Amino acid sequence: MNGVETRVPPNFIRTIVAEDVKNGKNGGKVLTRFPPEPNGYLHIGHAKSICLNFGLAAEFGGLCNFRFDDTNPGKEEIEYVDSIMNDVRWLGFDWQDRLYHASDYFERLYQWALDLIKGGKAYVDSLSADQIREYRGTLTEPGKESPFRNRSVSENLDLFERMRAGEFVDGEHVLRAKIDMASPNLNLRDPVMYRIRHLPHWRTGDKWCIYPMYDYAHGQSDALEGITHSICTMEYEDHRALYDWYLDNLDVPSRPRQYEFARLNLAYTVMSKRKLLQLVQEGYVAGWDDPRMPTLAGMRRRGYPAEAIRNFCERIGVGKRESMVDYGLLEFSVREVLNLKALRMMSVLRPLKVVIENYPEGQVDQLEAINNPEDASSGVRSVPFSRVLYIERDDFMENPPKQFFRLSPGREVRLRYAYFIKCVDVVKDENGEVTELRCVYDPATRGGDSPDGRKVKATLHWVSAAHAVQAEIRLYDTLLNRPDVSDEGSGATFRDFINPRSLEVIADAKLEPALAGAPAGATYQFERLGYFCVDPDSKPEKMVFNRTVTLRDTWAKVAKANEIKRA
RNA sequence: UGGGGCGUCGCCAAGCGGUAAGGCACGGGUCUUUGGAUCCCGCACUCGGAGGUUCGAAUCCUCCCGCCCCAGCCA
Repeated sequence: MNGVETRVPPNFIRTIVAEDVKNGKNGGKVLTRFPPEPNGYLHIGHAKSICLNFGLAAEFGGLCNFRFDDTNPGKEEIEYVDSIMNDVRWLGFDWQDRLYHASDYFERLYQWALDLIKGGKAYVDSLSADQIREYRGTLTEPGKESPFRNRSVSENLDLFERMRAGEFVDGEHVLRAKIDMASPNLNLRDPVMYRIRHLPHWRTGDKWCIYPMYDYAHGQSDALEGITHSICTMEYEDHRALYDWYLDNLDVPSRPRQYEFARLNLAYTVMSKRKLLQLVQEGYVAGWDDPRMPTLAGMRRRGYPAEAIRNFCERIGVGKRESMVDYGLLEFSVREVLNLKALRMMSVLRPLKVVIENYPEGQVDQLEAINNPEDASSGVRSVPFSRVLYIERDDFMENPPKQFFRLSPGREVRLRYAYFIKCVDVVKDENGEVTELRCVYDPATRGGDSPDGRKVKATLHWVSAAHAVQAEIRLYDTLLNRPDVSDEGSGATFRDFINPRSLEVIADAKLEPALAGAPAGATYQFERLGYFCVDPDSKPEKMVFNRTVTLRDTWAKVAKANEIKRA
């Protein structure tokens, strides 16, 4: 175990935890938690938090709890509960038997509220929501105290008990902490602890009609579980004083500390649950698991391996500054793991018919192809070759520019694992569109090498027409057409920047026969094109693939540069 | 303009008084039956700016500039 460094890059939170462990704080123990509210699907930003919390625990011999922060029944749904647990497991983390809920603590929280009331540190306020807002003051002016602020302990106790008993309608009263209406930190201007909500809760049913606010529930939940490091995002920084106030004024069993880090922003997409919900509800995408979504469900369906997402989260680091991460880094992480694991196959997305004139009609050759050059243990397969084939339309140009190495009239190229072929004629339709290529092959080059040492500059993928499997292929582009949509401004919303071409469907691609019947989720590299996976919509009689990510394409760069030069 | 944060390469990000890690991207080369992968090489005399302290400053001090968050009975 020496020398082989667990390559976790340093970050300020890790430094704090390491220091605490070294100093024997919390008995040298580390207990973190991942506390989602079940009000939407998890996205790649949550993955950053999950990796941080579970990763820290693992690194320092501690544990990470899973806790649903279910304090607001109006927004929470079972569908989200299920998807969240499923996604965390898929990402590769295990909370064993440590599944908790803020709602597990409702009774305890209620008793603590009673303690605060008895200590004169909380009161029932009967101002309306609007009035409370007015009384709160502004960023630059102090607030005013509510006329109900000095109710007696017994009156507060009576009112609060009746709030719980259901004697009041929603909004009639709230319980507030009595702190400081003039605090420069607005969170301390008598924050609401409980509100009345006559709504069934997915776990507690009709038992409660008052629900604790996040601020009142979170720290105590942490304390109850013995959390040592409570890690959240930067927008909670101003809440830390309140987090501490509750813990300091209540008889809690442990003393957790809150630390904040910057949330992830990824270029060309959005991360807020509100916006993701809009994309789903307004039909811009097919659902939370649409492969274009930055949700874990979407990325999984897209074919992104969990390992790639974990690696990505490690690469981006953890800091306090607001940042915008290149989408390219995620794609790099995806290719990196797929390159090692994905079996190679040949598929033609945009078929161009090729007839090998000197290849006997009806003859079929079985050629040996390597399944994965990165992994010798994955072996070989055979691929049928015959007189009529398909190649990629992009692999032929009648009048090729200098740097184009692929097929063109009179030029010889290699068909991967098969033969050298030379284009001898081009067949066009009445519109001048190329419909077919007539070629000849060199039987001596079987397998792809010429015994006379002849070289070709390009190797093309191909599929035998008679053996091809038809498939629908879904190609994806970025959800948004600009990297950063946060500055919406001047009346625009992120909807105005939704990429109308984020999905392209190819109805009749031609796949090599080995792909027939591949199960949903199976991932392949289609040689020279990219990584593709079988979509859950796929059926044996009508296969559907998603393009996970393209291969790095230096030719595309050259072609684009030429285009710019020409324009 | 009250309070809380943050400013190091195109994008992330180490660094914490001893003379700018790393990754992605990018450029060049090697190799190649994927214009993939691999492997080499290059890529911040400078850390938002200006002063100051010091033998020595991205790191300490002062002032200035810029960006983000907070006025839910959301989390």
